[in-house]
Amino acid sequence: MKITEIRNKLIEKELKVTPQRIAILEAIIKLHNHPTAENIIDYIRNNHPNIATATVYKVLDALASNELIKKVKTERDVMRYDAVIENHHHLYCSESDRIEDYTDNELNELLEKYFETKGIPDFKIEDIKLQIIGKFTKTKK
Amino acid sequence: MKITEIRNKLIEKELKVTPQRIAILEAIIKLHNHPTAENIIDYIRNNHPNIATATVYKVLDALASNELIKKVKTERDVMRYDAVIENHHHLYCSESDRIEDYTDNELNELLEKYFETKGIPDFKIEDIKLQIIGKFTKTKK
DNA sequence: TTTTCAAAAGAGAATAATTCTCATATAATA
DNA sequence: TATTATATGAGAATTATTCTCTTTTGAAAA
Ligand SMILES: [Mn+2]
Ligand SMILES: [Mn+2]
Ligand SMILES: [Zn+2]
Ligand SMILES: [Zn+2]
Repeated sequence: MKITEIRNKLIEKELKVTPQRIAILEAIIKLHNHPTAENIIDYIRNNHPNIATATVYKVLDALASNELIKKVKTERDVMRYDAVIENHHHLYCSESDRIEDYTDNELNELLEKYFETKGIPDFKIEDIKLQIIGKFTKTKK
Repeated sequence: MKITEIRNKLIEKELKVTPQRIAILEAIIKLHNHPTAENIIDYIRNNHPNIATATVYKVLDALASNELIKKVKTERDVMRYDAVIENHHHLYCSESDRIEDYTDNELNELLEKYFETKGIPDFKIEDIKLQIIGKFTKTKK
């Protein structure tokens, strides 16, 4: 992902292009696997030592509400962030903080079909996310 | 749910039976719909005005790690608690904090069958939870 | 029933993640 | 290049939760 691409993403969303926003979006993409705000700050401060914590949070919020990133909730008291914005699910390690993406269109269709037929009384579904909890049998590549 | 039943649940798990534990477990059951620690404290303090905040959190932890309640994660920075311990999913309102249970064994079987055949590379599934996000079309009864 | 004591509760301080406030800087536009 | 709305930086504030330490208590043992 080149910086020009990141820049364009921001422009498309009518967000002002700032070095901070570029750095943060770049960091989330590069770090992949759902960094915390702290991970992002640590990573960014190498090249960008003066960025303020509050700025990072504000940028993360702006990016998330403009659908350039997603927030990923965890069992613990830390938000994590995701550069993958297409519909996907998550694999959560039951013994560490590791979170990996799980994209599966066959599954999405299966669920869609299931709920189309079955429906949920008094509820209009907008989105379905799976939290798949378990153990990874290989360490991260 | 009578107090004797609650008492027995605690005894089964070899937890000391204390008025605080009884009150908290009773509160979660009565309040249903996933109260926060604060909701629980407010409710309990009517009959039990001196209970300490830290006690509530410690009891909630003890109950959760003994599988008498479940923790329910949310988008926001507050944990919520669930007296329903059987396997179930959650309906999350996209415009409020309302969370309702969704129990569906047909769905569980469908998913189990799906992943049994398909599998996820390098991952051993232990549990699957759905976060079903949308809008309730009726206000709470 | 009283004694004993590990475990639990209470009080309040501490922590951690996040949000807020407000002065200053800057990107986009004219 | 000047203008201005918006973003950033700095640090304080907030919020949910956890910790530390002292006192109390439930329940097993005597
Ligand atoms: Mn649940
Ligand atoms: Mn917090
Ligand atoms: Zn993801
Ligand atoms: Zn539930």
